Amino acid sequence: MDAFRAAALRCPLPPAVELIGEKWAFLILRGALNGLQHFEQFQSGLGIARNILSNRLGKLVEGGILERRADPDDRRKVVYSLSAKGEALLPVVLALRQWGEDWGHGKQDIMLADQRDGQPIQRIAIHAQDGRELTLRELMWIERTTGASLKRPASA
Amino acid sequence: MDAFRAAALRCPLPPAVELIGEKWAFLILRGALNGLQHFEQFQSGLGIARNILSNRLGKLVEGGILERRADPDDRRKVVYSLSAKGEALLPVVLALRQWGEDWGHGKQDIMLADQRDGQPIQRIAIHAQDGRELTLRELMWIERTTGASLKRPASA
DNA sequence: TATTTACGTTTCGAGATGCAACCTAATACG
DNA sequence: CGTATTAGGTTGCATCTCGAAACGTAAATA
Repeated sequence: MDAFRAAALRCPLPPAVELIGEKWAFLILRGALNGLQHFEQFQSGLGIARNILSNRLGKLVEGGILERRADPDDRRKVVYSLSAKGEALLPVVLALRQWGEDWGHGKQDIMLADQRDGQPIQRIAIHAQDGRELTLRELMWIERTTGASLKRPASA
Repeated sequence: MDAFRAAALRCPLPPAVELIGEKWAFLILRGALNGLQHFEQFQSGLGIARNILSNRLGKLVEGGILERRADPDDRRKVVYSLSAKGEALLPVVLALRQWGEDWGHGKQDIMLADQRDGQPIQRIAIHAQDGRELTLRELMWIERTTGASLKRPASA
């Protein structure tokens, strides 16, 4: 009756956390999402130590989140840009940012909007198929193949 | 023309990352979302060192993410439970889990579903007001108060 | 009373981190 | 051309954090 919990804990989070679940990786990622591209930009923008930045950028490249190429216009420069895998982390970063705003870590005077009409984006949330917003207590685990119900989370 | 970037980088992420942007904090959080409550459960479930676990639980409590009370049934035991602030991190954890599944860190054989009808939840994504799913390149920054457009992210 | 259980704390060695200085190649300046 | 500057690192060193195992303490159990 507790095998579900073992399965829930054996989820794909640990490898993901290994890559980006870390102070600097997260902030580097945010920088990249905001258009930072060069070593010096990250260094001065984030105030990270140079050796650590070098190390982290290397790991993010190795992990397929950033891509590293020489700048064709200035061959001293290196361009770090997000891969598709890196861009796919946008919801994670935005969800955390939203949480930070919600819980008093500082509301910002700028927000993200749809380029098409300039309207702010929707809040990030858990949605049911019918569009209802779901909380933790309205969720349950099911088996992917059979759809068999297992147990609901956070229930002792 | 680059003040927007300074603003984007001065967002509420750093304090949030300070609290949960760290290997163990994230995994402890996942454990709590899956119903873990006691010290020994976290310790054996996550394989974390006892001193570090003690330290992290303390910080999460201090940060208002977990609440710590004595177990009324057994006063040796301590119950760590999620506060509202902690539960609000569910979208972050799920978004990261989803990313891990998408990018080859291991598809899981269980998934979250709506308790009401047993249907799997929707993917977590960035949505425009009209419901369209948005990518990084379809986004722009606007000023919260005026709605004035600033610049789009990740555009050099 | 003696033992076990739950939740830590302490100690200690190994690895990560921050800071400052140094290095190398490519541009820019005179 | 020769010198200075810039970009992207690397190296050394002190500090901090981590994991593993032993120890401490209060509450439950026998």
